[in-house]
Amino acid sequence: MLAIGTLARRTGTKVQTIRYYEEIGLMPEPGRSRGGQRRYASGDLDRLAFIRHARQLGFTLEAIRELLGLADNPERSCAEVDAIARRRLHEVEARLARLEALGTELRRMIGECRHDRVADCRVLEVLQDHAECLTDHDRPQA
Amino acid sequence: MLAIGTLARRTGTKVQTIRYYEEIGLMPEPGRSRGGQRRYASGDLDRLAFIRHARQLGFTLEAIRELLGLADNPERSCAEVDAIARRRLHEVEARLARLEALGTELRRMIGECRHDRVADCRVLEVLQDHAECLTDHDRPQA
DNA sequence: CTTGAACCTACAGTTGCTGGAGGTCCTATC
DNA sequence: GATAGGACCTCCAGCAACTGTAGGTTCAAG
Repeated sequence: MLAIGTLARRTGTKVQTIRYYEEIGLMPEPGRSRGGQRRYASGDLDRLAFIRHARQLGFTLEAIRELLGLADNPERSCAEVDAIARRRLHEVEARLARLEALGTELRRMIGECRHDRVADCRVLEVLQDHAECLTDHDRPQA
Repeated sequence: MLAIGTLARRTGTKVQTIRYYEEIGLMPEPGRSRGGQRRYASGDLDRLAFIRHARQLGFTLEAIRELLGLADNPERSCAEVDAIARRRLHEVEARLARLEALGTELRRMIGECRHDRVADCRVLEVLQDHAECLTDHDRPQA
C-alpha cells in the first residue's frame, strides 16, 4: 500500500493536488491506515499517471473525466475517445495560429522601437491604436 | 460624458470587467451622475482601449499596470517598456514551442488509432504510458 | 408620466490548483 | 518503550482574470 507522498513523488504531483482530485471525484477515495492516512493501491498510481499525462497534453479535467469514463467500457468503440483527442488537437492548432500572430505583432512592435523617450515609444503607440496592427489577435487566452 | 455601457460597446469589454478594472486600480474612479452612475471622459476610453489591446496581446494585468505607469513619464527612456514587450515575446515563443510539441504528439496519437474497441485504443494507451511519447511536453499551461 | 433598458452594489462561481495554520500519525533510532 | 521529526490530516483562503446573478435604482425616450 502506497502513502500519498509516494504517489506524489512517482507522478510528479503535489500531495494537495491528489487530494483535490479526490475531492472532485477524479481519484477514488482510497483506503485508510488505522490512523486515518490514505493508502493507495497500484491501480490508483496508474490512474493518477494517466490524469497527469493527459493534463500535460492540455486536456481539461472535464475531458479527462470523460476519457476515464470511456476507458471503463473496453468493448465499446473508441470513436468518442478519438473525438475528444481531435477536439483537443483543434484547440491546440487554433491556439498555435493565434500565438503565431501575436509573436509576429510583438516582434514588429519591438523591432520598430528606437529605444529613446517613452513619448515616442512605438510599443506604446501600437498598444494605443489597434488600427496599427496587421494581424488578427483576438482573445489569445495565453 | 460616456456611460459605462458605451465604453463597453466601444472597446468590446463587458461592463463588469470595466468595474473590475476600477476595483483593482487599473481604471480610475470616474465621476458620477446625480443618480450615482459612472460617467467617463474620452481619456478613459483611450486607457481602456490600451488595456484591452494589451490583453489581446496576452500581457498580464500586472504588466499592463507597469506599462501604464511607464507611459506616465514621457521623458524617460523606453527601455523598460521594451523589456516588458520582449519578455512577453519570449513567453509567446516558449509557449509556441510547447504547443507545437503537443500538437505533434496529439496528431501521432490520433493517427495511430484504428478506431475500434476502447480496449485497444492507442490514444488511451499513450495517455497511460508516458514512455510512448517522443516529444517533451511538460506543463503546457494551455 | 410611464416604461423598460441600463445602471448600481455585493457577492458567488469559474479552472486547476497552491499554500498555510494548527494538529495528528508513523516509523526509525536509542 | 520513549522520542524525534518527517509525513500526514482537515479546513480554509487565495491566485488570475474575469463572469454571472440577485435585488434594487436611475435614465431617457415617447
